[in-house]
Amino acid sequence: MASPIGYELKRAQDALSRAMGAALDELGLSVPQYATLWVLAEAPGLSSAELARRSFVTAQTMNEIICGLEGAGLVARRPHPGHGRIKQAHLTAAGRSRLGAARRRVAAIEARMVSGLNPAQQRQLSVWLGACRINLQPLELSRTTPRLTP
Amino acid sequence: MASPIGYELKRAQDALSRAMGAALDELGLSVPQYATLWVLAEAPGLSSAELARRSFVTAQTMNEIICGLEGAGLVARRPHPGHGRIKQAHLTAAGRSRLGAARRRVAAIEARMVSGLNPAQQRQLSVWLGACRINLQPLELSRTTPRLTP
DNA sequence: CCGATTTCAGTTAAACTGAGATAA
DNA sequence: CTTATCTCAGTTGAACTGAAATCG
Repeated sequence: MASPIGYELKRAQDALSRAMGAALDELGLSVPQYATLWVLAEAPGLSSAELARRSFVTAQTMNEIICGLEGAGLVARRPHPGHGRIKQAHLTAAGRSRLGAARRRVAAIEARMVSGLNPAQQRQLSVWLGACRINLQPLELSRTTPRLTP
Repeated sequence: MASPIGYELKRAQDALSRAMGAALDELGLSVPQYATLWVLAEAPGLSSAELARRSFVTAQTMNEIICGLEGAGLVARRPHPGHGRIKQAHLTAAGRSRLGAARRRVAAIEARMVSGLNPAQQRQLSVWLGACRINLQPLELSRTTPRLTP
C-alpha cells in the first residue's frame, strides 16, 4: 500500500480544483457557479430545485449560487407560466459570453492535465473514473435519488 | 465535450470523500485527521510544520488537526531534545489502534471503488492520476516548494 | 536581527440543517 | 392536507491570512 489510489485521486482533483479556481476567479466566477452555468446552457429554463438535483447539492445551496449569478447579470429568472411558485432560470447574453470564456480556460487546463495521454487513454481514464463513482454510489443512493424507494 | 474528464474526476473524488467521511466518522475521525495519522505512522517524530508541508496545508491548519488528535489521545507531542520550540509528534497506542481500524475501512472502500478493474488496470489508473497532478503543478510550483526560487 | 516553529484570532467558500411562506 | 419550491437564517468543516511569541 505504498501510494493508495484514493490518495492519488484526491491529489489530482485538488490540483485541478485549484487550477480551475484560479482561472475562473479572473472571470469573477466560482467553480460551483461555472458548473451551474454549464448545466443551464444545456438545459435552459430549469428551476432552482431541478438544478440542485442535477448538481447534487441542496436547494438552499443552489439558491445561493443562482442568486450570485443573477446578481451578476449572468442568469435571469422568470416565473413559470401557470405555476407561480417556480422560477425558470436561463442564461443572459452576458452569461453565455462569460460561460464561453470560462469554457475555453477550463478546456485549456484539462488539456494540459491529460497532455501525456493519447485520446484513447483519455477516454479510458474517463470511463474508469465513471466506474469508480458508480461503484461507490450504492451506499448513498437513497440520498440522491430518494424516489426509488417510496 | 459530452462529459469532460474534469467532471468525472470531481464526481469520483466527491463520492470517495463522502464514503470515507462516513466510514471515518463512525470512528470519530475526520479525513484530514486520518491522513495525518497515516503520515505520522510512516514518519514518527515529525514537527507540525513538517507535517504541514507533507500534507500541503498551512502550519495553522495542521496545528488545528494535530490539536484535535492530541486532545483525543491519539497523538502525543514532546519537545525536541536540544531544540525547545519544536514539538515532535508520534502516535500513541490508541492512535495506532485507531489508525488500524480506519485503514481497514478505507481499504475496503477503495477496493469497492476499483472493483471492476484488474490489478494492472488499477496501477495504470493510479499512474495516470499521478501524471494528471504533475501536469497541473507547474503553475503553483512556487507555492508548494518555495525553496527552488530563493 | 533573521528564520523557523507554534499558536491565537479572525475570515472565507461551500457545503449543510432548520424553518417558514407560498403555490398546485 | 400534502407536497414541492423558494428563501431566510444559522451552522459546520476545512481551509485560509494576519499577527504574535519563542527559540536557535
